[in-house]
Amino acid sequence: MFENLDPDKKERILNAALAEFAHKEYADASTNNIVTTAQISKGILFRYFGNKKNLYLYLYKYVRNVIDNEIYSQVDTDKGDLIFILKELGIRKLEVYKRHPDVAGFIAQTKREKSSEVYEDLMSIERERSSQLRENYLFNNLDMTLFKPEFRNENTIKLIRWTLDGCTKELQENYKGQDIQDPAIDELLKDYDLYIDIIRQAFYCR
Amino acid sequence: MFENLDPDKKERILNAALAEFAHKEYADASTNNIVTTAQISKGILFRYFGNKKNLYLYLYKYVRNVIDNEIYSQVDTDKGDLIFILKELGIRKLEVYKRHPDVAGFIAQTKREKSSEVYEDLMSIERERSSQLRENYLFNNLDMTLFKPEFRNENTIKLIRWTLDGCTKELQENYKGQDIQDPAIDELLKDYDLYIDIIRQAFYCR
DNA sequence: AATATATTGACCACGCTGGTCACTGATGAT
DNA sequence: ATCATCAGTGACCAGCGTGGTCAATATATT
Repeated sequence: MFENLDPDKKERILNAALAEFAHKEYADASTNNIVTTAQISKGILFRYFGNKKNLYLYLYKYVRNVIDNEIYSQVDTDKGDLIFILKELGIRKLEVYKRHPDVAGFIAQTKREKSSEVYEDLMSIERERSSQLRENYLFNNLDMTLFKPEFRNENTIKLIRWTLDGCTKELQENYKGQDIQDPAIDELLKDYDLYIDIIRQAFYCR
Repeated sequence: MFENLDPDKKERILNAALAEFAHKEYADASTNNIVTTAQISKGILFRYFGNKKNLYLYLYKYVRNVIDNEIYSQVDTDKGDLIFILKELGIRKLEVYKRHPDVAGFIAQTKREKSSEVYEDLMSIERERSSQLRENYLFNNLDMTLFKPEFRNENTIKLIRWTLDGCTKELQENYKGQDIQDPAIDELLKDYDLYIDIIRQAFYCR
């Protein structure tokens, strides 16, 4: 049904729903807003998903899949190189955010969600999600000898992760809204490399 | 009227309103929710503030004042020591968030606000706010000789700011919700110092 | 006791909600 | 040309939560 829809339309619906659920809790999000921004009729949305709850949960599973398949499982952890891993992660994230700008906001919102209507289901989807292991595994087999001796500790790792999160977030803000020309994104990735190099200089052996 | 209220009650109302406006846009925020969490009657809220819009704008001015007076103007910039400045900023922020946990969320929400009902007024309050100059000024007269030679550039400054923002945010999350015992906050500030030291080691001359 | 002031919460008209369904338009088979 | 099938529309529904009011009550002051 919904799955084999014209891809343009499909993406319009997904993104409209993501935008609505990204900044509002489940109960406050409006299906009317979704259909208007997606430029479809109310009826067809409910034919596709049955009801609001199904749409919401479909969206959550969809987004989790995208994140797991296109971000986490694509990162090469063999060398245990923290900065390399974070760089790869950042690039993949930027690519996903380009297609779905509100993915991060939506996930953040689901973490705050307490509505009894969907809370349980969110939890059980989360329980079944196997690759969340990988999300943590990424940072469990790091080669600490890459760091200067004084930085071979957990706190430094946390700190570097915050730094690159901040960087990714900033870069995402920069091209949110504007039409992403491929040259523009290359520009962004150059900036990204620049910050990565500073961190490498600061914390890695020379 | 509202100003010379029993301080407990005053704070209950302010925090209830902050909590409601922090995660919902103006139009979606409910005065009913505010009065219930503040444990006051609907009537008295509207006697104090007249209407929703006045409450919202009062809150914005109040929060801006708190931020300007208790955070930005308290920081000693004389030495031009970036890391010292950021550390001071972080501590002040944590102290304000202790009294008003939703200040940061509320300010973030106002930046997204597009409701025509309040947008103009927010803008004009912002225009009159003189100390917003200081907010930037903090980082305009830095002593770059404190940094190792290879880090004397704008990008490093941005990067360090992101890092400590991330750190502050993390620490705030840690004691959000839980009752803040003074020993617990000392514990937190120790952690804070720990991260600050790492950054100093990494970027400052030895 | 009398007056003034602070506070309550039931009440209102109204707008928006999730969801439905009789209808339309398009496609393709005969 | 006729019909059957089915994707898609949007006016419509009962119900709920909205910002705001105000007569009634509790409290403080004289």
